[in-house]
Amino acid sequence: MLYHDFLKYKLLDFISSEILVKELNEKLKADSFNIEIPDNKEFGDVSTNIAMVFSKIIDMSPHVLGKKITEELKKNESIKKLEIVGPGFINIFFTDSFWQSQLKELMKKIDTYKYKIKKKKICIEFVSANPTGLMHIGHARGAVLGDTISSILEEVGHDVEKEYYINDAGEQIKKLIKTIIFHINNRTDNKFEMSDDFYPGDYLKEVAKKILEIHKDYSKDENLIEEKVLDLIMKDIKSDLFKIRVDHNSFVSEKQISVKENVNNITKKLEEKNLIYFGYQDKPKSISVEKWQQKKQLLFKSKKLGDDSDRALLKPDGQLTYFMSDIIYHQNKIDRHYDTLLNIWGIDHSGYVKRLKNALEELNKKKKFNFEIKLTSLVNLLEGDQIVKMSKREGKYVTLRDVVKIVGADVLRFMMISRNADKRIDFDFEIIKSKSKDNPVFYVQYAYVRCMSLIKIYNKTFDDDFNKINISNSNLFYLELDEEKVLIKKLCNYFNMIISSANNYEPHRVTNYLFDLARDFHAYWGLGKIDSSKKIILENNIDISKSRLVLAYAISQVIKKGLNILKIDCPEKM
RNA sequence: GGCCCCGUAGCUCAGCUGGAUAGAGCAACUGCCUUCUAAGCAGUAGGUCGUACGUUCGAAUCGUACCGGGGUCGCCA
Repeated sequence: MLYHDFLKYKLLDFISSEILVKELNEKLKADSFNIEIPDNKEFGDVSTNIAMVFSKIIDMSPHVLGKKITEELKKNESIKKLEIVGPGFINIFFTDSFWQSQLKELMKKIDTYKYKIKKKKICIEFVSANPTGLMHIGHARGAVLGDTISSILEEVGHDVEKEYYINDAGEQIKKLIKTIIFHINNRTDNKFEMSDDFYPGDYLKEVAKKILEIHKDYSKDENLIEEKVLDLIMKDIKSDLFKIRVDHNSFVSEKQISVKENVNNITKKLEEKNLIYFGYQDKPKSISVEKWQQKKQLLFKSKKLGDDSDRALLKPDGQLTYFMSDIIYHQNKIDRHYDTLLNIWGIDHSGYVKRLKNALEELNKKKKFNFEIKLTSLVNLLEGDQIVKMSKREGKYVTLRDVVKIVGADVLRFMMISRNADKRIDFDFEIIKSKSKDNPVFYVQYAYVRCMSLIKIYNKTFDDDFNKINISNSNLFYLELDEEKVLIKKLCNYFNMIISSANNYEPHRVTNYLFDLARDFHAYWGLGKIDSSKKIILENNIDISKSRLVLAYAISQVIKKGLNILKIDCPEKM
């Protein structure tokens, strides 16, 4: 067993059997205390706050409780020293041979490790860009984040549906088709007056051209044109997503779902709960009195539930608002019986979170469902110090496909997830175009490549085949440097890191971990330059070389596994 | 004005869900390429964690108020 599972099991067992904390439920027991690797090695290999946490509950001083716990742990021969210090931390020092065996344990489990989770059926919705044009760079963040979160959730064992909601109904589609038809009828006209009635940009001209080429016969039938246009644009979007390795396995069409039957259904349910009425909305602060026109429409009593204002469900002409169509879509998801609904939205949609949650809670009082919305901050595209201004309305934006062409999927993916979603990302074109060595992706990949080259050198030096070595039988006795222990501990923490990344929907924990691991490995490698006895491959000592190479190999395998989860390439050579 | 997000080293960010002496990467300065690939390593310097109260054994982390930055506020998406 890896140290974390081993200690958790041991400590929980002791707490519940010896000290009898019966009133605590399992979850509280398991989640309430930490087992961590302190940065300061004086605080032990591993440290836990269990005595302080439980002392409150069972009314015993942390030191007295700590004493009882350490008495129990002392029985284990892998532990060479135990201390209760400060306000009641228990610091645990393991023997070197324990950590050596942990490394073997890790290699044994690396592909078969079973995460201790309650398996959930999760629907994660992301991208859902409108099919009215190409995706721009701003879409990339949600796309990569959603895809990576899915990948991590799948890794720990959840059942994940990756869904794309196609907004193929409503005003913007009418405008799109109007634009296409305009282009079809004005093929020779290169000048295109900007107008709010049309979508600007050359892309839609291209689409119109293709429609004419391929579907000449349909060019007068608007419904058919609409069908073909949406088809074409979605194909482009999917192909762009494919290029950054984002693959949804479910596409839901707004048009198909926003049918009368569903609208009536929702309306009826809300009416039964006395949550809707025909009336007038409050004037929003941002609208001037002169511009404000009151119109009667169907409203949701959002104010009653803590919102600023009641919200429109239907437009005055009876068409669905975005809010209504969203309620229908999410109700559809709830009816598909997921344990968790997770949405990745841009931060500019933050105002809609409250009203949608309110509506769904009211509609599903008796049902258990977990609905979470992860908001992503903006991506600023910089050219030197200048922010590249983008405006979809003016048709001025940097497309995703152009950026991928320049930087590649690896760099793009890593950049987009390497910081917390709530932080803004400055995507500096100048740096990225130059494929700078400052790039953290290369740094991590290079650590892997170095490990691979070590294997080659080992094989050549000792005329041996490392791949045929049985690691679980090999002697790791020589792994005794502090730097080696630090690396082993970090490796053994890999699964905990993945779990915390999954539980929090935070892929940046994985990129940070990989970067740290790579840094520690490069430092380990560097030791050999200062002190040649610390080289990983020592020509005159096959045993030490073999031990150290097992460690390097383990590092390479963890890096590879991590990068695979992130869908970032792990080249053998660079 | 309401609501949401953010304030941690000069810059960009971590900080394992409340733990011990707050950490990285850039940038700056000093060393290391007849070397297990320098796409790398070692070292130096840099902090009242926006401010003030509060909660408790213990706060960058939780609460309240304020300050600063951003987002958003019709039937757009």
